[in-house]
Amino acid sequence: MLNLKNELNPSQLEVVNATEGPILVIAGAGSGKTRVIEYRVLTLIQKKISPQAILLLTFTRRAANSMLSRASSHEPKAKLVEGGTFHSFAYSILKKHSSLIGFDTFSILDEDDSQEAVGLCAKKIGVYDLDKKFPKKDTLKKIISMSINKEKSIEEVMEKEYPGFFDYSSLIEKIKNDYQRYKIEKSYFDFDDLLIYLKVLLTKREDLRLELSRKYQYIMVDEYQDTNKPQAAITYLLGKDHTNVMVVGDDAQSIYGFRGATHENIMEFPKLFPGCKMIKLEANYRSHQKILDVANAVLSDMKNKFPKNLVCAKDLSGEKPELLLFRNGYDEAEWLAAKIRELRGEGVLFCHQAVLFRSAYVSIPLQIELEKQGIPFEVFGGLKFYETAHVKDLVSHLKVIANPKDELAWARILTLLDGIGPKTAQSIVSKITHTQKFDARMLNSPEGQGKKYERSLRKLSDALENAGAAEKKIYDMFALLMDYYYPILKEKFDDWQQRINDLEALKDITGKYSSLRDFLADFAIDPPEKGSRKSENSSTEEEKPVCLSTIHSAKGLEWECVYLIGLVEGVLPVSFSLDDEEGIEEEHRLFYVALTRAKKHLYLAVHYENHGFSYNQFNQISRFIDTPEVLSRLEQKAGLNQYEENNTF
DNA sequence: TTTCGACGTCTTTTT
DNA sequence: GACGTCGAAA
Repeated sequence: MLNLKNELNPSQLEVVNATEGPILVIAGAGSGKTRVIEYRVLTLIQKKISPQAILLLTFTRRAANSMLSRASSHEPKAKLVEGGTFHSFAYSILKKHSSLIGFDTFSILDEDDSQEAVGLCAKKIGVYDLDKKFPKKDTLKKIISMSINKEKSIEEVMEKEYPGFFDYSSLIEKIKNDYQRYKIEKSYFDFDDLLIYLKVLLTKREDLRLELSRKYQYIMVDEYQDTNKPQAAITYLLGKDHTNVMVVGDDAQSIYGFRGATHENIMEFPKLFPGCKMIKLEANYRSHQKILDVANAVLSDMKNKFPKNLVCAKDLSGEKPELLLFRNGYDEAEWLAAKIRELRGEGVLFCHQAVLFRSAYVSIPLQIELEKQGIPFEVFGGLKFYETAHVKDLVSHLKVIANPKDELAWARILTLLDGIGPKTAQSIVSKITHTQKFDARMLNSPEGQGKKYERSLRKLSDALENAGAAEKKIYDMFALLMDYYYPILKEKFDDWQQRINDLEALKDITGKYSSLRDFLADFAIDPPEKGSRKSENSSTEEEKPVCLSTIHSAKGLEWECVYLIGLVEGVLPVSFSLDDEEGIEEEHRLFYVALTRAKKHLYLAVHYENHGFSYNQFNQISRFIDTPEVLSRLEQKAGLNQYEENNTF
């Protein structure tokens, strides 16, 4: 039996024990937030609350996973607690009740697909014929998404985020509406739709809302500062009857503004749930005071914050964090590799060391160096393997089998064939989608008799028919399609060898699924984390690898030793945030998040020579470091090659 | 209508 | 430095 009083400090205990009624927890970095959630779940279970009546929601998959697994480590019953990301929760509800909003079934569009679809709508109304400068599909999708997630009109979004494009507002508004119609027509849901449809369902169908509200008696939302308006609305609709809602967040760690997240949600929570308790967790259990001093110095430079000061709870002593100056990224990588080994020699396991960066590309020299030295590493963030062309190619074949009306998938697999471009694909697609039931022979009949692609079309139709035959395991379907796709892959990519491995890995994952639809939905909402790129040598040594991660993906995690790289103007803060004060503030918070991941060792690395492509520009040290308050709390050292004093930093 | 090469743009974070 | 887009040739 666990003794809470020994495990928790008074404020933590207060949170854990306040199981009834609304609570807002402001939890500073490293303040034992996950631990509190964990114990709160246990406490509820001890009070004989059914674990299925507890709902844990969060914004990112990684946070969701760690939350659920930590809770179940003490008490097996906690495994039955429901939860996940808002998106996956929404999907599970919508899947059950799709008919209530007028759909039999639906397919989920990932970000790429949605952009494609938006692009299609934009092209249809001919915006690019008149004006080449019209925003491109990815920008359009971003604008539309922002308007939905912030619940603001296109005009408002344009004014704020893209003043240069303001005059296009009404056209974009039209594209937004067309896109909406297009999705309905094709039974497509994009990520935003999952939230919106759930919200609509909860608003319009009081019976369902009551049912869910009664089912989920206790609701907890983690990383509340990263939720957007629809997510806040969902939380409210589910919780307003019993008001047993706890949200946990830290306004200083809000780093998803670009997705429409707003820390206003934290400020507004007490208004939505009057009488809510507000509890601050400030004691830090993660880092020693010298690291916290730097974090506090960074924090004090930030505006619009709940005042906060991290205080080290345990009596930990440690070294001042070091600021290291290097000539270029290669020197830096070399030093890092050596240091990682050195610490490993002192007993800090590889998996307790992490290198964090703003953007994935700054880690490439390091990846090369680690590879060369045979240090195992794993990369998080950046281009995911499930977003790579070959994986999407193959999955698209599965998609058309699951849903023959999926014209985006059709277009993708048809244009893979020699001699078929967008136009031909479109004409074939429209033939196919007019029939309800899919018949692979459709591909053979059209006007394209005798065309050079006739043979490849036949091959495709055979492969699909074969794979799609009734009662096949997904694993076997996948294997058949791989056979079909293999020659195309070899033709299309130079590095097909590596890509085959990805597909093999994915094939293994499909073994776990019995329903194709579930596999595809999971693939979009909850894609396999496994495929994150591992270095070749990770298999030889059995030791768990060093973590290379974007700061965004590192949120909520901690390591003994953290190296931050790319701390220069243009990378952190990233160049395109510079003309917007809020953008810079978000970068500032990002830096704060990065610093507070470290427990014992913290190294900040800066290199002087620019990454090459803008000519002869030299890096400037990040403005977030270059203040007397921050610098005075760092130990400055030259890195490799005796980097001299007379630098321009 | 497709494909390939030149040119210009942007460089990001996640569901 | 890579990627996407546009224009011209096949």
